Amino acid sequence: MHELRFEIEGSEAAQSLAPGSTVGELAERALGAERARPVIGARVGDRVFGLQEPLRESGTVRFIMAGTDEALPIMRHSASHIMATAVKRLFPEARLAIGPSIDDGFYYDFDLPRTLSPEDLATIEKEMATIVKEDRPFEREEMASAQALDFFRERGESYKTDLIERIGEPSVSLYRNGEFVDLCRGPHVPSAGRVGQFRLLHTAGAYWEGDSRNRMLQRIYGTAWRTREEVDAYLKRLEEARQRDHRRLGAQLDLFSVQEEVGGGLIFWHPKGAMLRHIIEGFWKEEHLKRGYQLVYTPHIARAELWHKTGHMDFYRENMYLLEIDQQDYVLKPMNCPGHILIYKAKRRSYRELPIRFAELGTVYRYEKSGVLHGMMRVRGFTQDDAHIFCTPEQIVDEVVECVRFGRYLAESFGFDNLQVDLSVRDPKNTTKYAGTDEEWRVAEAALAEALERVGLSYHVAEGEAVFYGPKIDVKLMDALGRPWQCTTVQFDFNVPRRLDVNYIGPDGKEHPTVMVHRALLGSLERFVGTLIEHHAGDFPLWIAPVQAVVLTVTDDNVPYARRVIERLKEAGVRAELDDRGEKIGAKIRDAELAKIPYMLVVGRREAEAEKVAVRSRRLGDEGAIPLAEAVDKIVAEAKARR
RNA sequence: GCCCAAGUAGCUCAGUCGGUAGAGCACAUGCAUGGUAAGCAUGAGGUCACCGGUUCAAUCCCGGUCUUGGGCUCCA
Repeated sequence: MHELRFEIEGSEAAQSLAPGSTVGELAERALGAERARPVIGARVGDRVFGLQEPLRESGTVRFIMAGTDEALPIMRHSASHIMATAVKRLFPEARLAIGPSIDDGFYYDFDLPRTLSPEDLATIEKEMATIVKEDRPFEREEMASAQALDFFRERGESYKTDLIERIGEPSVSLYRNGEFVDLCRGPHVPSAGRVGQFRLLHTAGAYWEGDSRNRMLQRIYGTAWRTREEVDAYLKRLEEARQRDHRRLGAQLDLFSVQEEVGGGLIFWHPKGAMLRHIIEGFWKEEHLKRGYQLVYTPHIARAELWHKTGHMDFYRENMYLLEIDQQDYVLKPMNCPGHILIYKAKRRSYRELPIRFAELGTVYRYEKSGVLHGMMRVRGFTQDDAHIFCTPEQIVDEVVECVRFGRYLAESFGFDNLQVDLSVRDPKNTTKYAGTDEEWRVAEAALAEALERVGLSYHVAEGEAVFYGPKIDVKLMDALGRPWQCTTVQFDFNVPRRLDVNYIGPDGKEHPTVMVHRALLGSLERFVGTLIEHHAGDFPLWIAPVQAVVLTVTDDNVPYARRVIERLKEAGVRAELDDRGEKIGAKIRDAELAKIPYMLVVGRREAEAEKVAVRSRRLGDEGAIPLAEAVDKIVAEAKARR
């Protein structure tokens, strides 16, 4: 048998080893026993191996050293095994499901005879510390699947036997640490003492295989890092994220509320939140008109017949609010597309008119299960910044390119420059569950990919993530806790235009099917504003701040002058408020800081006499007194620059 | 919808091992006119989520319901 050959990154000498040698052996050979000690695993090609794993193919090797970022997922995965070991010691009847590493930590799902309390977490954590101290090695073992099935069946681990059957390989790997054995692909740290520092966070319910028809398991979440300091820093980050949670800031800054007696998922926009929305909507409309969109409005309810035609009554019924009026069924609209199509179809359309771009800030209602509602991010009534572009097949790519550019421009205007872009395409293995022909899908998917290339955005192809009626581009923004929320979506729809018979008259005088691109750039105003609140931690850029400046009087004597200052600001289009309460200046400043108002203009006797204001900005603090006219110009200029 | 946890003043929270409750902030009134992150005093404000049960007595114990939060699934 041939020896395997390994190029080692950062080293001249290549190594030859017999097939089946482990990464650990390779490390010792390449680096010597001493320098190999901090090695935790290795990356060979695009796969990560643990030290215990045998190598079967030649390749270029990069060793993963303890203390590097690459070592973290391995440590976290081992931490989940150690947690499972502890749970098994405390609850021998526990059955194991799965326990992977995730961003920032790990979890493990258990089927337990009783529910876990927060005190149990402390006990489990203590037991984990003991296991770490025992510092026993993680040993890897390969077993024929048939034998592994017997092994786990004997132990009553029914989830593991399910997994082995689902994997369907002739053999599987097991990892052993002390008395604990688990079906596992690895990799793991060499021994339990090397998992680093961890902390169990909370428990949650989770269905086996994520399917609500299956049994509910108990999931324990934990976080794991290299050092105690990193764990503390992570916990602090969680706390900071909690502080900028849009629900908390929404109440603090008096932006919006959800009222129990009205129901969950329905947003009340308070004056300041409404101002924020008003500014966003104004900007949005202007930008759309600049780009050749036409604004439309469509009714909130429509006879159910329409929704039968579109297929929604069949495919979307459980998400729709149905009404009965005069013994006729009506639907509260869950989408704007049919309305826009009806406007399109109100007359014959010529190819000369295309593309037609209808845009609407359309409020829709969708029934969502109560458990998924979340502040403004996931609601039952929301306003989409919706548009439908009707065009010919030749125009698709240009239109999509413009949509993507436009979406990026809007996101950047509001201060988002880190976008996560997905191209969601059909599942190539199961093309039957999609509407439309193969040719349509090929053209549409290629058009979306080409558009992304042309715009120069890097993206991730998500196979099988397309909706049944067409492929789509999704752009996600992250919330305070790093959860992604879809905002921009650009999608093709093969279904509704065909069902509603949408067409145009071509140069040949014949009818041709019109292609429809559906897009929302901000997504929904609710979700977008929620994300915006968290992104800026409520500290909005001047141009969208609901209150841009507050005038603070030092004493009651300054009120008449302060009123004149306010007038001047308002004339210049600055959103300004007057704080003439009988409080000391320090208290007024504190309140304005807490309200996150960008500019505080302090007026006392000195300013009134010289027609000045003392500017204090949230960013820079006390900037000293300048002439009133100059201050107004400064604020206006900054707002105009959208900084 | 499902699993777990939590619901006490407008907000943030304490408390009662069963004898109908308290702080800070906010609010109101009065005093104070204070120059860059909290001036002082007084006052008002509660069906302790809701419905049952146990008990001489329930905010507290038990059961159910509703709501909220963390997850699972789904989506803008």
